[in-house]
Amino acid sequence: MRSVSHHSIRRSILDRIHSGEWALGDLIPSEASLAEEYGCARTTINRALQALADTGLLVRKRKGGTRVCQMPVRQAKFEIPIIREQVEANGSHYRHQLLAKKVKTPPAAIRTRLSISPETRALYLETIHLADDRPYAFERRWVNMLAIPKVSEAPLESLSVNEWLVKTVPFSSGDVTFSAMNATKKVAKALDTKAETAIFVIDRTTWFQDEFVTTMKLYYMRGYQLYSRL
Amino acid sequence: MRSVSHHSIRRSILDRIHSGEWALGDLIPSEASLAEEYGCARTTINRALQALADTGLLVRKRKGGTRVCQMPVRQAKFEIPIIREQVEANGSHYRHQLLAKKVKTPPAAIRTRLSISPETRALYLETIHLADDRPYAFERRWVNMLAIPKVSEAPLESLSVNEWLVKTVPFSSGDVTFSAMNATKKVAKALDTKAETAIFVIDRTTWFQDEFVTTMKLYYMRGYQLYSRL
DNA sequence: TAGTGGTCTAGACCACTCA
DNA sequence: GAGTGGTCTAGACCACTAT
Repeated sequence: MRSVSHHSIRRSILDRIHSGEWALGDLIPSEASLAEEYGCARTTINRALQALADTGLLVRKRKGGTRVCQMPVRQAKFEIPIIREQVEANGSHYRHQLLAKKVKTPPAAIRTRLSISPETRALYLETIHLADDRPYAFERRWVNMLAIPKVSEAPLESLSVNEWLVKTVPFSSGDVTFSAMNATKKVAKALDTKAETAIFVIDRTTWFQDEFVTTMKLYYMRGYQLYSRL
Repeated sequence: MRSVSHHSIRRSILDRIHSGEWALGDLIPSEASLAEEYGCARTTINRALQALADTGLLVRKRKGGTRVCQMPVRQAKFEIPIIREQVEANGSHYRHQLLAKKVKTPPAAIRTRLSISPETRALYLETIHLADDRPYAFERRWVNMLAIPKVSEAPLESLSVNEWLVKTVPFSSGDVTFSAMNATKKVAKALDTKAETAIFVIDRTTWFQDEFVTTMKLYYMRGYQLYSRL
């Protein structure tokens, strides 16, 4: 390891902010000055500062220089779990069961969300994910058959829809929403719990090349937690 | 803009994965080959590939080369909200009220979590955050007075504890947990809702230079959602 | 207009790890 | 041992923007 790596510089800059040498909102020296101070190339300083800017700690502007962020917004990176791996990571046996599979016209709310026309039909799926044969998560999903025509022939009994989709349309964009809800009777029954139990819900919509692929809601068993380090 | 920037290469590589040229788990060409193919320096290729590896799309190993990730784990970056900003972003008026402020010995669960000794006392705070004078979130917090001695003199009536802490110990590490729970009577009362209502909970513990600073639970009003793009 | 960050290059050496 | 990614350098030009 060289004595001046972009890692060590990153740490050093962090320390200098921690120590109060540069306070919130302060302008810190230019890349050129820092390069001279640390005795390294500007490129190396640039890399360290960019990394810190990525985490939201620094704000950088051409000509304006680099400032310590006034109100550092804390960011957390979560891994959207793949249920099978999550279950197996806990040493449990994973299994899932397809509860429903129908082609029908989605309700208006779903249609709006997916920007599909009123007469378009979509595939509706309900799946229960089991850990050691006990309910782990209940999944309700709509799949756009126009975008993914092959889905109706997929072996959904052996492979979960999610895994099939990951393998088939692996790279896509989308959004996620986390929320809490009281279990409806249907969800409670699927998860083998009482109605009104607080359920952690992940709502996820996926797009591929500007075309809607799928939207789903995952209702997790009671007590589920999503964890991340800051 | 140069014709070959690391951005354009990043996009190009993405496209080639999308198109199926490189499938899940495939080895992609080495940096040197790609540099030749794109007619740019290896550094530029490196930058593009590192960015893709950061998002979890590629897996890179020295000598092993670069592969398309077998099971791309979706990552979502969330901004841990600052309540005041969140409320004001919705065009509402923010206000908060300190409901309790006591120095006492934390329960065992909290002590364990914070690795403090059984006889150590800590500051306990309860705050209600209001949007247009209606409950938005209820906060219960423990603050380590040894780490942050000045907290007992802080003007907590005018500034929320959170804001005071951000200004005072701005940069720290920590962890976050999201979960759902049925409102206890106390929480329900604070949020002016019925007991058993499903509540979205953010549990957050903060450290500064290996010393525990604070741990808190935020109970959000009914219907709260946390959103992120993938 | 001048100063700052953004980026590319060409070359180099190193660290890791697969065979 | 050899091939791959990880990183640093020195220099260059450019894009943006505060003044």
